[in-house]
Amino acid sequence: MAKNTDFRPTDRELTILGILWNNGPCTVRQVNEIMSRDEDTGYTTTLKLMQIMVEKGLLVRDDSQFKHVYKPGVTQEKAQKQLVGELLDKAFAGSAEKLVMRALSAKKVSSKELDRIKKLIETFEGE
Amino acid sequence: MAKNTDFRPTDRELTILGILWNNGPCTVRQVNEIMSRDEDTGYTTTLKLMQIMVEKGLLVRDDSQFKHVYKPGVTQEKAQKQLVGELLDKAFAGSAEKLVMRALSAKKVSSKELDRIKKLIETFEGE
DNA sequence: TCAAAATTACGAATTTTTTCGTTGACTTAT
DNA sequence: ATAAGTCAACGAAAAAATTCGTAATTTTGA
Repeated sequence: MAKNTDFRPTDRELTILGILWNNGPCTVRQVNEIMSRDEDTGYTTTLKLMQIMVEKGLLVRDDSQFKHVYKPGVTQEKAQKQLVGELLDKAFAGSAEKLVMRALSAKKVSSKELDRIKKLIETFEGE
Repeated sequence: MAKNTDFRPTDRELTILGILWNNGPCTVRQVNEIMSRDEDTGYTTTLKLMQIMVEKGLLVRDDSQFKHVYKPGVTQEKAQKQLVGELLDKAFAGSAEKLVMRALSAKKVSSKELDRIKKLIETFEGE
């Protein structure tokens, strides 16, 4: 019964999920176009990927129209939680501190955001 | 020539790398035993995985002794950087803030660590 | 209505990942 | 020295992920 908590998308699958989280429900063509910016991918390849993801429950399809519309089948929150947890274990030996450090150096973060993060930390400290 | 910067370990491969980062150089048996705590894996399966990882440059092997000893072929730092960057893009729409938030909720972090993270943030703010 | 265009369905092929059985080489203890 | 145990090499197979050609379906526009 580890089924419910298990979420192990492949690289490609996570890319597609990310596109849907960022852009809202999309057709295959839309996803394919966005994905092809980085890496050239044939239309039918993307289609097939998304069809399989539906089978796996990673996507939900609305096929009431000719152009089927796909949306995520897992919440971004759940996915984030799982993925961060795994990364934490495997690449950071469980140290959230190290992960935060890398996250902050990986990308320029505005001082407004930094402030919000500090506030967040303070709420954690208050426990 | 994206080869040099490319680091895309499979799930299994990252698990093995993590074991080596945490425990230092290991024999196949040692890795296999640690890995089998979570998921039963045959000895030769682990061996084969590690041999292939050597071919890919993910591991380095010292075969001067009968029991070959393996160590990581990529630094943990490089791997962390790459993996966090990718996760940031794909699952967090590039928002380091969100990622930090999830990291902090994913795991109990000591107040000592929280303090260090705050200090870290302050150094970022001073730029 | 009919042809062209866009889309989905299907299935096969390819590639990559994962698993493991078998063999032969080396080590250890007797 | 030899038997028992440990290990690496190898290859094959199974499983999973990825790619794409082709056919069928639906829509659109002339």
